[in-house]
Amino acid sequence: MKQISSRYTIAVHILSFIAGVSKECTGDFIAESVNSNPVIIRKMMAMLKKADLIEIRRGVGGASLKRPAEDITLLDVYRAVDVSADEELFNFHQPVIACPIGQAMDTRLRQELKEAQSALEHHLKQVTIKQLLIEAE
Amino acid sequence: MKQISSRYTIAVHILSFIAGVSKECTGDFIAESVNSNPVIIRKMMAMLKKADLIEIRRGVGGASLKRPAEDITLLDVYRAVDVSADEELFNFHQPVIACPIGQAMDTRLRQELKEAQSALEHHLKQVTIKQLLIEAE
DNA sequence: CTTCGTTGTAACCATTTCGATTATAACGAA
DNA sequence: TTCGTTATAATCGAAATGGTTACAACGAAG
Repeated sequence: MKQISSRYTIAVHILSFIAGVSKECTGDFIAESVNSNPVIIRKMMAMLKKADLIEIRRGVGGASLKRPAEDITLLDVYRAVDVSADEELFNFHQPVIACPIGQAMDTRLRQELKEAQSALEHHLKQVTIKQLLIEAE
Repeated sequence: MKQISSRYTIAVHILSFIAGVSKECTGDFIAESVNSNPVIIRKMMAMLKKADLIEIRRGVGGASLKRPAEDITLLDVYRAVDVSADEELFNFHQPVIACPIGQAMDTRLRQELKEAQSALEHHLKQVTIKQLLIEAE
């Protein structure tokens, strides 16, 4: 089954670089470190910018965080990168709900999966970019 | 971003039908209820059979559970359907880890994401097929 | 032992997503 | 104005998804 796109971990890497590396963080520099393509990195950075997590300067500057690293959680990144329309982790195939039993079951299943997703997100919320860096020092 | 395939919820539906519907559960019958294709349903049923969750008879029979509905959790179904090689929810893009800082950060990130996935799976483990049916009665 | 209903597969197909790449326009500061 | 960089469009191949047709194989009922 499909995994959550590597774009997510790339985004975390990008933020960590910006937060932890003193050198100027341009798309090309990060791309090299993350072993990806500059254009992809820039697209990701555009998403992070849109989510108001980073600030980007053209030309010489490089990027910088808009919030302190201890205020950015893995969930923030998850939401910033998650471009799915409804932010639902589980994709539901729409069943023909002829009988009320099937319908009730479907409702209950949706509820449980939503809670399972919440459990995942709750954990992501506990971890900040800063923590990832601290661990690295 | 990509969602978890609807195959998963389809599989849950299949099991619920087998567990809760007295009528003979053939691929065609389920396909109609789930609003999908008989072949797809049969493929899913083959997976569930491979995971030893159901028993299938050709011809007249229909399928039946190999375990009582209260002993089948949503996590069992998740594992049965999850065909990814390593069963990792998060897909990691392999970074070039030139500096030890990046490497430590990467290690820590993997650990956290693994725990987040565990949180999700732990919740799935709490819910059984039987519970979905009970709610529907 | 033949027939019928169903499963088990293989072979396609269209669509979408993913990650990557090239090319070019636009911007900001030196 | 120039240079370094961002922003973005267009394209690409590979893989996954969901669907469909076709047909072989099996099990039980007759």
